[in-house]
Amino acid sequence: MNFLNFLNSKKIRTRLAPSPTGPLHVGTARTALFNYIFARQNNGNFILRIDDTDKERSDKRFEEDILNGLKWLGLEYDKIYRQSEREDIYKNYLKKLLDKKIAFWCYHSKEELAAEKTEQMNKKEAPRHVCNHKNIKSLNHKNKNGIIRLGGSDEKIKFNDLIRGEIEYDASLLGDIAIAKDEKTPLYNFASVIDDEEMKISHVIRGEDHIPNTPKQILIQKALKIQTPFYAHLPLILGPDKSKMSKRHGSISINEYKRMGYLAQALLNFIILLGWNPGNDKEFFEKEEMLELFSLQKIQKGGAVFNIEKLNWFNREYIKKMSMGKLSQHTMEYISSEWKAQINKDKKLWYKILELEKPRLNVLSEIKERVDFFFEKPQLSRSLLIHTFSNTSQHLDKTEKILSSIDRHSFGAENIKKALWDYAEEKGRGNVLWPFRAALTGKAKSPDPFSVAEILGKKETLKRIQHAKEIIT
RNA sequence: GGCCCCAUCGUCUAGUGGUUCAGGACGCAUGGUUCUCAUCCAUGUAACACCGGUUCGAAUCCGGUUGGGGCCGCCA
Repeated sequence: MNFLNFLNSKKIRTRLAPSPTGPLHVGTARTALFNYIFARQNNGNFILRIDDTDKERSDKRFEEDILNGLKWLGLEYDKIYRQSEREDIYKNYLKKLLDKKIAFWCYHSKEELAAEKTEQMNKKEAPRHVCNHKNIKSLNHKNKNGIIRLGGSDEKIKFNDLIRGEIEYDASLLGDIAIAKDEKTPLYNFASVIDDEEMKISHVIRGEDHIPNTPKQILIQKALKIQTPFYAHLPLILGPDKSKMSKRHGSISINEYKRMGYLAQALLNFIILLGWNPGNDKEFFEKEEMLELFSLQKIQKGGAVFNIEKLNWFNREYIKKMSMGKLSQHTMEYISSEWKAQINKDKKLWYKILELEKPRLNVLSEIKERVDFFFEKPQLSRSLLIHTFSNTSQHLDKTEKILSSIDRHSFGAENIKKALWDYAEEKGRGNVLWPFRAALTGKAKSPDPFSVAEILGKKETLKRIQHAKEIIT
């Protein structure tokens, strides 16, 4: 082995192996993140492998969803493979095993297998299939309905998990494991082992739910005489009831979060902290900092509950940190073309509005319902305008008079406030300011009336106050 | 049922035998800042599952109990 080969054999390669049977979910996204970071940190490669051996359930649309999601999150992979395009490779390995009689055809029906399992469980035994077809000589299996299994073993399988330490399984409890439906159709564990070998994967970083697959895969590796990679099994992301996060928790796809107006960086930041921390109080991480600080050793062993409140907090914080240019560009995606037309007439309008709304947004999509009153006449109601105060119409009258006296060109928030303040102090701030604000926005919650009035302009502000007066009388 | 994994505030977690009657963050509560909401600030709330051992000393090490989770497919 020359030096270059030696180096190459030590090269770090990780992979994400989603099956395109559903959209990209948070769990998969986090696995992707950890694999991505680990590879990048070590100058290695991050490979995307689409595990689409199940033709029935795989769907190109899901593959696209996964690709789009990863792209949005900024987790670029170095290479992509599809298992559906690698049948010949699996076939070769399978033939080798079959020829050596390490693997064999099993003709038991699903019903027989199910009955066997039930019986074993009733007898409090480990459910497994030890097949008595191992030595059947029939070569005409083509006209029978069989699958290919790997002859079992009774050794103890040990492996060293990078996160959990040594894990031991009794292989005899596994039985003869199914490795392929037929020569052309490998099953998950088999295809996975071969690809990890062929793609020279050095570290398999995946969810804890794969721990029970690991001894099976090691058995296959032994049969094939190929090397076992390093394994690191990540704790699961849990729903509020502490069970594995799934659709029933309302778990939505990454692209759905995108649509709702979560920021990729906020999501990544939240997700990386689910089961990992840098060992100190730091919570905000730019991507570069993630690459710098992440380590497998600091990964937690227990599962982590997905807490949407904290995600929202991260998102709020990242929105606050966002540049106005970016915020403007991203929020534009959520508003109607009529509004956009108005913004095009007055380029500064959207920036002014955003300046006010920036600290209020949880997710970008909220922008629409928050700022409608800048573009459309608000729906006013007596009860909203009057709130708990009396003399509302006099206050509105006076407010109107004071505002009228301000010059159109100096109709700015500061001036408006200055002009109105003494009166508001005298009558009670709330008494004067609440109806003023409600008249402009039609909302119980909104930014302050001075800033809103400035953006609306003198003419529109007075119009709305007049309208409010009509409604109370 | 079998096997495997796990166990600090409601949630995410710091903590690797003593400096911790356990620190941070989210959430929640209270108060403050020019009406409301949000921001911002201050304060508060709340946890080492249990029982044994080891040790001068245990959240930290060991054993057990309990609890939770994962897997047990001709899915991945």
